[in-house]
Amino acid sequence: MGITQTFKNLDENKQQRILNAALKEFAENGYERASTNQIVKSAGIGKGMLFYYFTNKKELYHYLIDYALDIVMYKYLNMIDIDDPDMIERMKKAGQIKMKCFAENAEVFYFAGTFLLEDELDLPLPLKRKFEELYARGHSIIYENIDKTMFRDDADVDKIFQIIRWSMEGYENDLKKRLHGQNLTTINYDPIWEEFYEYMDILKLSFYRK
Amino acid sequence: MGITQTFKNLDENKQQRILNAALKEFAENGYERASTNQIVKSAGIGKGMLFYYFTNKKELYHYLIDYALDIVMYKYLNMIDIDDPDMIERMKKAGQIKMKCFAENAEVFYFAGTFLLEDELDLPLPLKRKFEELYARGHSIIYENIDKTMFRDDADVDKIFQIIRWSMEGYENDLKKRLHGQNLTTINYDPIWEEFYEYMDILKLSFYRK
DNA sequence: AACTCATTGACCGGGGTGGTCTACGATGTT
DNA sequence: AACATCGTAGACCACCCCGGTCAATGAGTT
Repeated sequence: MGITQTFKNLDENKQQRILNAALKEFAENGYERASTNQIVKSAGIGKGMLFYYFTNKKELYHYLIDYALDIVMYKYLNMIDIDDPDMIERMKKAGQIKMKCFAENAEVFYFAGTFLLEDELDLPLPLKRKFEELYARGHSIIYENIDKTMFRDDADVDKIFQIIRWSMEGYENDLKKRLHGQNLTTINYDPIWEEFYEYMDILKLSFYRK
Repeated sequence: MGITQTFKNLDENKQQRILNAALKEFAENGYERASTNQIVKSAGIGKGMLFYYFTNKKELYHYLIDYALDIVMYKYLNMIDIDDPDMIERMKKAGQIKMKCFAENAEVFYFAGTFLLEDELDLPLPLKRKFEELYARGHSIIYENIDKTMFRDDADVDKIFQIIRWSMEGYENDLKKRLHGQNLTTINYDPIWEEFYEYMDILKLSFYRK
């Protein structure tokens, strides 16, 4: 399987240190350019150990993808309530969950956000499937069971969807830029949510029926 | 100055081939990782010539930045009409200019879009100044001389600005993804502009006063 | 023929690569 | 006390690519 029992027997803390070091290195450099030397250095372990725990660089990478997909799926996407037909409300709640999950798993999210842009992504079948499941779930969240009659009827609903999505995306990117470098666990999120809600209210005011 | 007369005496075509090869390599890899070997290979010149034209890698990089800043400034930003107080109309025209300029100078724009994200950007003073002028101009385009009374008065105007900007940004990114790999000079842009206008109309309908 | 100069690519020392292997100390077993 | 096992470290390997140099070449000019 490419990963040894030895690694899984390590105490939680050390496992985490190694995984985070690797996630960060791959996220910042992509697969080819990521350096195993850098990983062991920032994980604080000897070079030999990395190849004792994982058979080689590629297996480590695949393990990280599997690990990241699990977290994104079970700690983020599956937590989003897909039953609320009010699109903006759904997005609002999704934003909260995403933020919380991101703060708790920053390295994982950072990594996940980059590996799907990799040029050549020939994954083993099980990973490819997991990947597609995740995509399907993402699609459901955006499109499934949305009450389209809530939107104003003098404009194309699909285009309004896009604008709302772009606005959320834009806010998220802006926020990331603003918070860059800060410790995500010690931030006071109240003013952020307040501001976020104001944006959501404007979207409702402008795009929902009167 | 880091660049020899020899280079400037080259016929236009060859200069362009070299500059484009270099722009592409730096854009794709950043300064540190860009390979001069790759540049000469894809420019179709001998290794020695690159260091005959430009004294070294760093000088070449600075020359490219200077070159790119000029094009962005004089072929893009300065072409935008800053007098129209109608924000969305201004954005609409700016979008057209940007697209046209991008199609004609794809490598330059691609390069310009990445070098401002470089980690360590300690540029020589003249370049730094040019950079700031460009920023100032960009700021003017977005904020200067906009008639704020055209917007609905039941929502914060600055937030509406943001949403409009995010929408434009989103559309642009989407478009780039859709057109990726295609030859930008042979595309029929009519349906694209039509779609773009529809989005702009929705923004007007939703955010302007009745 | 002598000189100038644009051009090439083999070559240089240096540094980083993924991966291996030996040596070692701790722990447990006989 | 002798031996075996196992988690650990890091020196080491062959390889590859780097930015930059330089001797050789050939075309043009005087």
